[in-house]
Amino acid sequence: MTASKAGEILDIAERLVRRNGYNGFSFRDIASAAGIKSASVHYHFPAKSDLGAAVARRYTERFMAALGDPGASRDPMNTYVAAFRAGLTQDGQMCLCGVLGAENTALPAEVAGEAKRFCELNTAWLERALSRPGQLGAAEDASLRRQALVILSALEGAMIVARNLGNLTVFDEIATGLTEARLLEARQADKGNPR
Amino acid sequence: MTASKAGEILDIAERLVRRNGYNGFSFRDIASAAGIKSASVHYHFPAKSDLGAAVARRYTERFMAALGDPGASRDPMNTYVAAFRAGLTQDGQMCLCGVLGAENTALPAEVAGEAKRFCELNTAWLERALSRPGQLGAAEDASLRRQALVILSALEGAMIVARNLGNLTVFDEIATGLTEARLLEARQADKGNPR
DNA sequence: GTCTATAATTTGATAGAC
DNA sequence: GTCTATCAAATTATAGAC
Repeated sequence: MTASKAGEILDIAERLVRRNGYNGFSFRDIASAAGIKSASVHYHFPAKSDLGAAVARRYTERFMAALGDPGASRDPMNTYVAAFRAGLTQDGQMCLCGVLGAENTALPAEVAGEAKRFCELNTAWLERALSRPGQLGAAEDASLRRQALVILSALEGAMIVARNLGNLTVFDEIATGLTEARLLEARQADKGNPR
Repeated sequence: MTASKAGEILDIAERLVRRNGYNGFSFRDIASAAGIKSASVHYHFPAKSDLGAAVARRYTERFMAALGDPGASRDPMNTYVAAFRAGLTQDGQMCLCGVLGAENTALPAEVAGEAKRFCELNTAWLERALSRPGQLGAAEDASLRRQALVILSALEGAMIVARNLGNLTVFDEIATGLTEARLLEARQADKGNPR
């Protein structure tokens, strides 16, 4: 399954961005890791913004594909937390779009646009996962959206705090804390419904 | 009033780091904003890591001073959220130590150490704020620490998500979501020892 | 404290040979 | 597709005059 050279470049770039940020890697970093010269990297991705946007787009698509359909799983939140946890505990990598959010005002517009799309897709997925089947009316609940935003934010922030503390197990403590706060549960119908 | 030149440099550097990241500013950026030359910036802060560490240290001290004693306020959580909210809504600025966490693996050790200290002080402050007066035993509660970590993470992540979405009011939605989840409340004694 | 001048390196990017 | 060669600009940092 030998990846194409362009795919290899995307792999290397993604790792570097997730560890050091968009401004924390150079074409020469990538070239040396890929065993080619920086001019060859420009052949595949003419400008750095092209590479950055391509990395972010591929990341988002892979991430959403790993999540799957929130209605198809019985415990979608477990899947969700695991998706964020994966990169962090392997190699200390942030969520790519978390890094980009931190650097937001320094990003080319194309790159920032991909990070925005990631957040939109994630909150939409979470809202669907949190609304119980047969309660489609709940999708209009503003507090459902807030719950989705809290979960996304807490997981993004969990990586930041864990990396700052130099202790990646902090991520798991935070996931446990979210469970304790009953944030990772689907919502009960609470509109005028007595229990 | 008139800050010293070193203080002015710290102000400018802090703003740039919080908007663009540690790797997103240069000595010349600072020099031009301060109306001096980059060599003069080096007079005050010999290396970039010195400047970065000084910015982070001052930020942490100012932040903790603004929080005050968590036991002295009747609603410390309001104070806490407001402290994070302040910079974001003015100028789209991240928490400084949130930015540094995202760039963690690219930071000089001195800078990363300051970001770590910020997280340690914040979780300790939150644990005190969350433990009800007269319940000192609660400080040993592991779930109290988890609650503190969730709050810190959610607020750090809230800035990232808000910036990515290009809508800073998202931060307030998330703060409301934390309140709804009863995370911003002091904890009830829930260990079966009624002493 | 601030300047000019400059060193030494890195960066994003292009031209053209193979 | 990859290379050599190169560019123009930017970067961190230092030396020494005022």
